[in-house]
Amino acid sequence: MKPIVVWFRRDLRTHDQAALYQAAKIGAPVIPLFVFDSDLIRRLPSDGAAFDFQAESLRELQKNIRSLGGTLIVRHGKAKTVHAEILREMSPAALYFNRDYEPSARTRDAEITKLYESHDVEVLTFKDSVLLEPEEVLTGEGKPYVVFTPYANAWKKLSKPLPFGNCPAFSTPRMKSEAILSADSLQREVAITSRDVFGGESEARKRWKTFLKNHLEAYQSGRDIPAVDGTSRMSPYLRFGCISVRHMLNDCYEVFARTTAGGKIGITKFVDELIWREFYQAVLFHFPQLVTSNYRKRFDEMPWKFSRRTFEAWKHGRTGYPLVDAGMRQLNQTGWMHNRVRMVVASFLTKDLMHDWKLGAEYFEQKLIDIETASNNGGWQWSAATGVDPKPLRIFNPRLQSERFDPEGTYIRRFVPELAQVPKKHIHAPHEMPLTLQKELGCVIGKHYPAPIVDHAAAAAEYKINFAALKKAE
DNA sequence: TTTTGAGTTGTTCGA
DNA sequence: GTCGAACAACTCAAA
Repeated sequence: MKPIVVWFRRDLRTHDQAALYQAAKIGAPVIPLFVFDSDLIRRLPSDGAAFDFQAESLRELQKNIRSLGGTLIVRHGKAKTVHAEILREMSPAALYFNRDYEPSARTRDAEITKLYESHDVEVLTFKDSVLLEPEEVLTGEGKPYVVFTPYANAWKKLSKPLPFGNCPAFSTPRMKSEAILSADSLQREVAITSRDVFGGESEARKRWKTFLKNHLEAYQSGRDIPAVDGTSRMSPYLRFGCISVRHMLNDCYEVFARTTAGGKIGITKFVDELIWREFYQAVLFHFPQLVTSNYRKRFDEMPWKFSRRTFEAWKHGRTGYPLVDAGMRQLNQTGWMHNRVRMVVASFLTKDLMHDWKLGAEYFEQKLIDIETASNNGGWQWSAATGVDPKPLRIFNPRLQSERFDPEGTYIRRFVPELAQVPKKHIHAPHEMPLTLQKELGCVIGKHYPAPIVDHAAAAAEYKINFAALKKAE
């Protein structure tokens, strides 16, 4: 029997993996293929945490495929070149892969599909990374939703998670392949120093079980406090497909059926987050130009500022606003940032510093371990008010956010050690400490910790004026 | 076609 | 310090 090529991309698991399951079920030999795409290396830089996370996930995938009887084939190069080699060497019966809705991925997939079809090889694609695809959730008029709530309502009516279950065993034909997943070939110097989330299917399941047991039902209140481990931290696993979203939703519905009213609220809130993920994927699918442009055209005329000094201060957590600085340092050190703080730093960059959201989105692309273009873009456009949410002018007050969501300053002290000794009273605005206290604590503002680089009230007022001018210009 | 109700995550003010 | 109301705001989706 001719083999079936299963092309792995962002579905690095063997459990409940649509394309792999369907191929293995047939009983033909399977070539599980992963390509380190040289065109994508730029987008997933090899000195970033996401790249390491992917490598860890691949290592486990290799192990799990072996236990099913097969061998993971890993190759380097342009996707098209690698697939042309596979076609030549193995003359496969078919190519199977799971659909990816990101604009650049769709372009690539169309090209590869054409290549196989030009060799008369069948190409089958599957729904796998979402419960409902962009074209499955549309308004009464058949148009894409651009507001979350009606989208979520429609989604909830349509959705039914149906996992495939365990993958049947299969074999992989002998072929020449580079043995590249040896530990040392992936050992590199990385900037991220204290990552605490590691790739792979078993890690994903472990973390999910812990969240399910300890945090899901309290999600409503726990998720907003950055000092507390109340969020699921499943985003990188979803990004690389170390866990199936069908599987997660099934578990949620199961717990929902037997929990208290309060628990039900937490679960609903968490399921909403999974819907947000699919909403933003759908938005980007229908409006691919959003990767580089504003959804609200009005903002094309926004007089964004740029200052290297200011932007560097934001990037490295030296703005003089403790919660902003803590967030940016968490990102730089761990490759992850709490969602509440992502909103705070994004609002700060776009409203207080008046910098274009694209600069912030780009920096997140470099640093985040869970980087997902659709969610990142959606989040930044939401923060900048340029996106699909119709409510404009949501200016976060960084000090108020700090007082509200990190009242004791626990999170701030964890990531901004120079403020570790600052008492609760001053932790949200250390520049207001009397000079004698600053000296006593060894935390002199302007010396050990920066004074605020911008006045929030003045910046907010300026932003409002600019926004009003945009409206008038129309 | 027009109208109506509602919108992830806010902030400020004054009691 | 806490709380509710006012603020400012305009687009979208469905009736």
